Amino acid sequence: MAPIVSGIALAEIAALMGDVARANILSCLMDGRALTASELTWHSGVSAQTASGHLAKLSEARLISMTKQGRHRYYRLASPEVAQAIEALMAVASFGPKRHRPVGPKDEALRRARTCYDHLAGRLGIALADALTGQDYLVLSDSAGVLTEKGQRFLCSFGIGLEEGGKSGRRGLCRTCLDWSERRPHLAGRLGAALCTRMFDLGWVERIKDSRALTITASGQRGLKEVFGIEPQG
Amino acid sequence: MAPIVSGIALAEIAALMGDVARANILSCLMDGRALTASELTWHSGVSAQTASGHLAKLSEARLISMTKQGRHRYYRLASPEVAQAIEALMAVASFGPKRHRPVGPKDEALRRARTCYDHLAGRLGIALADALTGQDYLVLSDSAGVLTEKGQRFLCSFGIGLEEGGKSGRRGLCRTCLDWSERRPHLAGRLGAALCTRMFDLGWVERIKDSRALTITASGQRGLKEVFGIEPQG
DNA sequence: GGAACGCTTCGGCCGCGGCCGAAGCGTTCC
DNA sequence: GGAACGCTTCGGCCGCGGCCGAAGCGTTCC
Repeated sequence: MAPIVSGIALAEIAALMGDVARANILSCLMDGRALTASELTWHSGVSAQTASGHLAKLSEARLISMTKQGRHRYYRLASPEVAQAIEALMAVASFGPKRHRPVGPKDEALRRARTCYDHLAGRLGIALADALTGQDYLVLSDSAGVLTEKGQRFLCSFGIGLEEGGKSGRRGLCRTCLDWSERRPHLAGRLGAALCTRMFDLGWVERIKDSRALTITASGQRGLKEVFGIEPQG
Repeated sequence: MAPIVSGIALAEIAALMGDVARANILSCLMDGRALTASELTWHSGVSAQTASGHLAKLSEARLISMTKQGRHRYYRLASPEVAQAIEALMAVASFGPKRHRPVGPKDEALRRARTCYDHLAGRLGIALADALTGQDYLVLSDSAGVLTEKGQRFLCSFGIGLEEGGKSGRRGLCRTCLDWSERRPHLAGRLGAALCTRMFDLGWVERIKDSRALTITASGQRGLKEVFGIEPQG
C-alpha cells in the first residue's frame, strides 16, 4: 500500500501535462522564452477563455510562472526540472508504436536544429556534442559530461566564460538531455545554455518564426565548419 | 503553429500517467520488478476489472510490458526511459506548493533507502554517490559520471564486473537520476544497477514488504562503514 | 474620456473516460 | 470433471473537467 502517496503526486503533475491544449502550451514554452497569453492561446488550439483557465492551472501547480508587463502577461516554464520532465516524456512518446505521421517540412526543420529550453537540440545539438568530445574538450559519459582543461581553454577562446556561480557551484555545468528526434543525448546545463547563447550572439543561428526550429545562417555554416569541424546538412 | 504535433504526443503519454490508479501502478513498478495483475490491482486502489483496463492501456502505449506465466500475468515497466520520465515527474511534483502531507514512518523509510527502478535511492543512494566521488572513484559532473581507473579497480575488488557489453558499448555506464526526496542526483545506469544488485547479494539491504523501501541489515551497516565509510542514520 | 486591447471570471452545457457488476475464458488443483 | 483462481471483456452509469458565450476589469492609445 506504500506508493499511493507518490502515485497521487505523480498523477497530479502528469494530468496537468496530459491535456492537449496544456501540452501544446508547454511545448511552446520548451524553448525557454516567455510568451504572452495571446501567443499561447494561438498555439493551444482553444479559445482565449479556455487557454486562460489552463494557464491558471499550470501556474498554480508551479509548472509555469508569470510576469506582468503593461497589459500583457508573460508566461514561461517555472524551472529546468519542468523542462526535463517534458523532454523525458517526449522521449518516451517518440518510442511509441510507429506513430510516424506524415513528416512535413516543419518536422524536418525541427529535427535539423532547434532549441530545447535554453540549449541546442536536433542534429545540430548532437553534432556539437560529438565535436566537443571528438576534440577531447569534453568527456561525455552518456548522460553528462566533464570539461577537460583543454576544453576550458577552448571555450574561453570561443568567447564563453563559465565562471563558477557562488551559490550554484559546479551544479549543472554540463548536464545532458535525451534528444527526442535523434535519441541520443545533447548538451544541456550551463554549458549547453552558454553555447546556445553564443551562437545566437554570433548570428550563426536564427529562430524560425513561431517555432522552436532554427536556421543555420551562412556565417553559421562557415563558423561551425571552422571552429567545430561541423558541416550541417549534406 | 508548429508544436501542435509534439503537444499531442506529449499529452498522450502524460495523460496515461495522469490518472491516479495508473500512476499508482506505475509507481509500484518503479522498482523494476515485474508484478502480477492482482498485486497491481491491490496497489491501484480500484477494482480488478478497472485495473485490468488500465493495464491494457499502459501496455498498448508501451509504457509497460507483459509476460504470461501460468495463470498469472506479470507486468513491468517497458524501458528505463519510462522510469526516467516518471522520476522526472516526481521530481517536479516534490517541488510543488508545500504539499507536505503528514510524513508517516513509511515515508521516512522511503527517504532513508529505497530502490528506484534498478538502482538505489534515498539518503543511502546519495551517500553512496558521495562516497564514490569523495574517494576519487568517480567524477560526477552533476548529472552523470565517469569512472576513474582507481574506481574501476575498486569496483572489481568489490565484486562488480562492468564488462563492456558488445552492442551497448559505454552507453549508460553511469547515468544519474534526480532523487525526489533528496533533490540531488543518485547513481543510475549500469553502475547504479550493479551496485544495487551487489548489495542485495551481500545481504546488506533487504526489501520491505509491499514497498520500494529498503532496510539496511546489520551486516550492511558494517559493510557500508568499512567499504564506503558510510554510517547510515545517526 | 472613450474606444480598443489583453486577459480573466462566471455560468452552464456536454461528452469522454473512469467506475463497477455481471459474465466469460484459460489455467491450476485434486 | 468440477471447483477455485487469475484475469479480461462487456454494458451501462455517472461525474469531472474541458469548452465557449457573455461579461468584467485593468491598461494603453489618442
